[in-house]
Amino acid sequence: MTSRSRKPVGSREVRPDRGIPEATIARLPIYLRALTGLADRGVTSASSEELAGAAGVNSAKLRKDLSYLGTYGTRGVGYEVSYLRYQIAREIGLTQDWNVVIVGIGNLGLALAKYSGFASRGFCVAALIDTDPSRYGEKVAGLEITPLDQLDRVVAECSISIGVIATPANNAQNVCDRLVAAGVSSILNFAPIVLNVPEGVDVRKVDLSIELQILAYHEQRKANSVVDLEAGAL
Amino acid sequence: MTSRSRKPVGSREVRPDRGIPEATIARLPIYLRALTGLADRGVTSASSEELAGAAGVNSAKLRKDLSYLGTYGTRGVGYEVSYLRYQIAREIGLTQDWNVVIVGIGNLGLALAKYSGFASRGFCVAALIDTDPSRYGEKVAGLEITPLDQLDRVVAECSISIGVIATPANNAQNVCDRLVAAGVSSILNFAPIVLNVPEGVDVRKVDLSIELQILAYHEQRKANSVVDLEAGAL
DNA sequence: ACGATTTTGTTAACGCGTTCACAAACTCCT
DNA sequence: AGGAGTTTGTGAACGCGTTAACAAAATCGT
Repeated sequence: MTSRSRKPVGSREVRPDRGIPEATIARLPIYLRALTGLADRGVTSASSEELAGAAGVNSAKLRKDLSYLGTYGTRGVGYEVSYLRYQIAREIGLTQDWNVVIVGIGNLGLALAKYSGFASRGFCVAALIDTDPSRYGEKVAGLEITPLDQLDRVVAECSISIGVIATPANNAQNVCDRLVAAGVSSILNFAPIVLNVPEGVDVRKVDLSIELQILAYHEQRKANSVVDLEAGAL
Repeated sequence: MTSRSRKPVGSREVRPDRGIPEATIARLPIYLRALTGLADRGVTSASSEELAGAAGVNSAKLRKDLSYLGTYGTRGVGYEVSYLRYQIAREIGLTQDWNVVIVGIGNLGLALAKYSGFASRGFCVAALIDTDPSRYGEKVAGLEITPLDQLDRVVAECSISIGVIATPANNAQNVCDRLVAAGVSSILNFAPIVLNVPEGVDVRKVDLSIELQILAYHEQRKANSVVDLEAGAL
């Protein structure tokens, strides 16, 4: 809680920056997407109820989330779509573009490299790294596949702060260490392994098998409860 | 807690099934992975501390999580790796295999279809669906790409209960409705959109852009705090 | 046999996130 | 101008999940 004041655009004091709950942060991108969708359909204003509907949350939660950022709505009216969208984008840090390096150009890395959804949201895939010498120089989505040795150089040259690990599990920790050593401080990990990183480095993981397993658990429970019902009906 | 003594294999009463917290469910697959890793390294027994380390959580949480399943440890000793692994697998529902259909064979769908990590965890990609007629019949990972029209038939024939949506956002809700109509009751959604589903259908979402945006937020904050420190040093 | 040591299972405290409910603030209509 | 109607922002209650702490239960050594 630095008591410093900040003046981003039109003199807002006490900077509501600090202390936004993690759960709220995780929802801001969803609100952003919902707002973009509304803007694309020509909607210029929306109530918390409408926005919440589009984002798949309840309106109280949405209002509370937004209240952490500041008071961007108007009572009795709602939120101006484009204004709120800008404020959320600014809060997340999307007023600048972020350069990303993808390490591991297998099936998944390839798909990520080709995915167009990143660019439209302010993320630019700036480099592709692999360890297989037979693939050095190969061009994917306009970028050359580069050896892992050159990670330091590439990260520095392209000002990369976000790394994506799409290698098999057995390489992931090594690649992670290299990324951290090169100065990357945010990592998105697709390898099914728990990464050890030093203080100050953020890791988010995406594990497809885990998601399927969670679904399987619920699926099994649904199946069991049907069995129970039938048994009970006897 | 229940003063019952232990009967590891036959005759389980009062079924400890109900009421496992969602947060715990989401960690069971991680424990499972950690146990598999230990087993592969020849470890036969592990304490909650060791297991927790391998899973990246603290030991109190691990013990509490496991206590929801039953009492599978031995005080003063720890957990038997293979026994606990089986119990967790059973709880999640991995004693059977699950058939999965992937809808949308673009970059991502292709990568998922080829990904070998599913099979090893009890998930079998049984069908590939796309809407592009020019791709019907194309073989990917030993499976033919099938038209969306045939979803009902395929789901029924292959006993598919889990669907993966890897289409662009604009098709996703339509595909989702079709999946539900065909009898699929668990969906893993990669499309950047909030899906509407009826009661009883579970949806989990994976949104790569959202993950990157969350990282960007923290990255921005780290950068800002550096700036603040420097400013404060003046 | 029994005390020392280890480690689980569980209870209680704590903290975070969600939801409710309502006053404050805005618009619109007469 | 002022009352009726909306909708936000938020304080307070609630519930869930995490963590700490410890008694119960096992092993080991003597």
